[in-house]
Amino acid sequence: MPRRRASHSMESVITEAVAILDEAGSAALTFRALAGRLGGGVASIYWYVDNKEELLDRATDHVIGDVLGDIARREATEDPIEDLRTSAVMLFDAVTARPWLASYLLRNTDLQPNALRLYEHLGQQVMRLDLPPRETFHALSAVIGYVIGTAADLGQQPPAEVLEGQTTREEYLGRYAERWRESDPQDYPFLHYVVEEFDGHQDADQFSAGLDLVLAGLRLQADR
Amino acid sequence: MPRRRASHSMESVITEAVAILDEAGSAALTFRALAGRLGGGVASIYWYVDNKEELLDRATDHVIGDVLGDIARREATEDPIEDLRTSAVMLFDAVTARPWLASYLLRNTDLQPNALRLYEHLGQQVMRLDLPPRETFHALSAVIGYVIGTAADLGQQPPAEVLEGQTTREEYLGRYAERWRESDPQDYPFLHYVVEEFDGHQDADQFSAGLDLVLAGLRLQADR
DNA sequence: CTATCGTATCGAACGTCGTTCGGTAGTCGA
DNA sequence: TCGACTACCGAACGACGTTCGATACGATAG
Repeated sequence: MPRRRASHSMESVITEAVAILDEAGSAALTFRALAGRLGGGVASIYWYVDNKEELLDRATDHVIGDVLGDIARREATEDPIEDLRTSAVMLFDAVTARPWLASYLLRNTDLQPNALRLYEHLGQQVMRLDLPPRETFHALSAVIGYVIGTAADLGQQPPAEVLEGQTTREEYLGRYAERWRESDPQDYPFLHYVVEEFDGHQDADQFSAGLDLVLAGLRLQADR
Repeated sequence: MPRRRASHSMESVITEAVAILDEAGSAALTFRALAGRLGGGVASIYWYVDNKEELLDRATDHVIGDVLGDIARREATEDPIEDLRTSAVMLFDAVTARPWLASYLLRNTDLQPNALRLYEHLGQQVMRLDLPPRETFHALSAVIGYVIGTAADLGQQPPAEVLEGQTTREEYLGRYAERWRESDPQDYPFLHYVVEEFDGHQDADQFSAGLDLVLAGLRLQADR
């Protein structure tokens, strides 16, 4: 009795693609790996997606849909900036949990409707500040630029050793800090001034402090 | 008479790699293309770099060296934040002029000493605000996160049509704006509120306005 | 001038990737 | 029972990063 042909669906294709990205990072997502996971042939995937770019766009938008759901579910407070802050932190957390997200999220394409909805949602919170269109547009651009940019930066994959559990993040950071300490204090006064902060810092704290800076600037503008 | 063997150097390898990246984008930088340009064989390049990652790191650091030179050459004013602003704008301009820079700059590695020097240079300007180490560290992280993140976002390669000169950036932006206008104003009030600002906007203005927000927040903190 | 040796170069091959093509199994209405 | 349409897939293609062993070159020593 011959083996039955496999049967896929857009849903399963995207779900499994996301699973691979989450488990093994963006380099591991190949059509062959995905086909293997789906128990089918490589070419079958091309019935659902035109190319890898579209696969990544759909995978990205799929998880952004979830993030948007979480964000939108939260009730609004009376302070728009506080709401914006909450949303920004949630977005940041989602991106650092999935380092592969950042790079593809930067590509605003037609194939990412949920990204557009998220943009709209954040924009509505900025609108409540009653700034003119120009300032409103710029304010949201600044916040999103900061969030995505910082997440992309901080969310980079640490070297393989950390991933494989041979080294902790703290040791990795500590070795970097050590190199800072060994540099010439004459040439690198700043590195020495902040090295103790750098060593053992938490990415989330760093992000949060910077976000406060952006939002403080925004509040200043809104109150003017 | 047999053709002579080609003769390379680290300098020429990196210079030509940067030339390819500038002329045709990061997808065009292959070992074969680079070898062809150098008039030699593919394997020769491996005598200078261990792998493609190192090639990209060296290329990135090479141009960051130039950027750092330009930035450091400017004289300091009496206002640290104004100096920081000037440096940030110069860095932003450099990255948007070379969209491929952003992605590789995010990867803080040992092989990018100039990136570390740039970090130090910007840090020294923040130090002049006399904030404690923790706040100083966070402030620089925020500024850099914003600059690189926004540059990476805005500096994305537009679709092929624009690159090939078949469409102008304005038309491309306009078509996007058109889609915003066609969306339901009930569901997308924000898009409609800012669409006129979006249509025909200049990336540099958008960046500059957002940077002002961040720096206003920083100034607020410094004056406290 | 010749022999030697480390340096630098290169042709050819390997395995993997995204993508394409032609064909075929499965399903369903007529 | 029969086509026709949908969904699937094996096999191949060209391009990529990378490796290996061979070899040309330039400097040095005899």
